[in-house]
Amino acid sequence: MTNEKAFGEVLRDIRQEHSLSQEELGFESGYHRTYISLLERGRKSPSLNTIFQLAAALGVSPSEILRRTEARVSRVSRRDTGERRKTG
Amino acid sequence: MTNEKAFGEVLRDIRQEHSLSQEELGFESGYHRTYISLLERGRKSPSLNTIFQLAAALGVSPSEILRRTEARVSRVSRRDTGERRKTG
DNA sequence: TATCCATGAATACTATAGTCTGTAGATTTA
DNA sequence: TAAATCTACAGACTATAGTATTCATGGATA
Repeated sequence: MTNEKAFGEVLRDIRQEHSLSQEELGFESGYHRTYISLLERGRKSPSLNTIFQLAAALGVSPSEILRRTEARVSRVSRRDTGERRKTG
Repeated sequence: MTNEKAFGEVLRDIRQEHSLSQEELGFESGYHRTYISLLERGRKSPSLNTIFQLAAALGVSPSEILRRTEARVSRVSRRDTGERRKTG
């Protein structure tokens, strides 16, 4: 479980808790809907500013998002979670 | 007070609490010493991975760093804190 | 069918994160 | 003086964050 993957899952969870589509969250936070998709799939590592923007749009604190992210990372760490890259 | 500036101040505080130079923190975290300097001065917005790496090197949780960052942002927000650049 | 909505995903692009090198000032130590 | 350490800062560079477009798929609805 990479940090990005955990973050993405947390982001998706919170977004769905708020019944928002990726496009709606994108609009609220000021980011492109395809980028929200990339984040949720753990393909990008958001910057500090992006974390703050997303948190504000979702009505949660940035530290709370990271707290949930950390919890998810450690919960499944030291186990094969399919984390490795496609080949190399 | 921008997010980056608050983050930078927190980063510097924690680094100094641990009696580390920028170069030492750079070595421990795997980032360039000049980049640590840029972060502490609020000139760059670190990515999620960078926040995790720095936190690990400093022995604190990423969420704790953000918690302190949020506190600093809100404590001085809505006031002129001399945030502007030296001249322009 | 057909249309709408939500999402994944590929591609190509622009903006910025992060590297590397070097210069300079302040501080400490000899 | 000199040499070492720490940091700010500039410039040029490479890697990646984030944008924009497009197509494909699947679920819901008429």
